[in-house]
Amino acid sequence: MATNQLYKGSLSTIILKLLGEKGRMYGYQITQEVKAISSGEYVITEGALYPMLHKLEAQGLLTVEIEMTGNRMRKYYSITKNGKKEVANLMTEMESYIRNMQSLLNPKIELA
Amino acid sequence: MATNQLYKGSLSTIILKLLGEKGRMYGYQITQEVKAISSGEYVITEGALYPMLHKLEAQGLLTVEIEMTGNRMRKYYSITKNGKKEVANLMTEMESYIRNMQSLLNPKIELA
DNA sequence: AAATATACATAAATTACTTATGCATTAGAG
DNA sequence: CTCTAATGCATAAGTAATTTATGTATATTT
Repeated sequence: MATNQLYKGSLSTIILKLLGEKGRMYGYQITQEVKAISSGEYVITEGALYPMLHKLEAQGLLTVEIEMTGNRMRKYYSITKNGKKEVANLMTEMESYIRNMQSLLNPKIELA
Repeated sequence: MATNQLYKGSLSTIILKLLGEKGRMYGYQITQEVKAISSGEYVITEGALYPMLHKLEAQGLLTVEIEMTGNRMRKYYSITKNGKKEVANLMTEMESYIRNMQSLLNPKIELA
C-alpha cells in the first residue's frame, strides 16, 4: 500500500481477468494471488477490494456463492457472460495503455 | 476526456520524461505532443495539465521561463537536477507496473 | 496465552483527475 | 472580412477510485 499511483484504475481489470482465467475465487484469495504474482508489489487493500466486488456484482459482471469452511464464511465469485464481454474491453484498453506508455516513455520492458 | 482510468497517476511521469528527453517545452505543446504520440488516445485536459506543471515546479522538479511570441505568452518548462532523479524513480515504478500487469494479465501457458 | 493470519464489511478522508468556465491572441475558412 | 477554431494560459467545483481507519469473528501459529 501507499506504493505508486499507477495501479489506480486497474483493479476491476485484474479481478475480472483473474476470475475469467482461474474460475471462482473468494476475496481474500484474490488479494493473496495478486500479491504473490506481483512479488508483493501490488497489495490490494480490503477497503478497495470489497466495494469493487460488490460493484461488479451489482453490474452483473460477477455472481457470488456463499460457502462455509467450518465456521468461517467465504464468498466465492465467478465471472458472468457479461463479465467476459467486459473483460475483453478492459483488456483492449490495458493493451492500448501499455502500448501508448511504451511509445511515450520507451521503458525497458521485454514484450511477450 | 472520459476515456479510461488507466492513465491516472501517469501524468507526472509523462511530463517529466518528455521534458527530460526533448528539452524545454510549454504546456500546450506537451498536450499536442502526447496526443500525437498516443494516436489521439490520451488527451491531457488543461484542468489536469496546468495544476500539475505548477505542482512539479513547486516541488523543484521543473523550472519555468516566460516568453512572448508576439503578444502571446508561453511558459517554457525545463527539468531540474532533482527532476531527473525523480523521473528515474518514476520510470522504475512504471516498468515495474507494466511488468506486473503483464504477469497478472498474460498468464503463463503450461508447456507440455 | 497471545499474536498473527484468515475472512468478511463499511465509513471517512484523500487526491488525481474531469468538467466547466474564463480571458486573450492568432490563424484559417467561408 | 467576419466568424470560427486553434493557440495559450488559468482556476474552481464536482467526481470517483482509492487509502486509511475501524469493526467483527474464527483459525492458526508461536
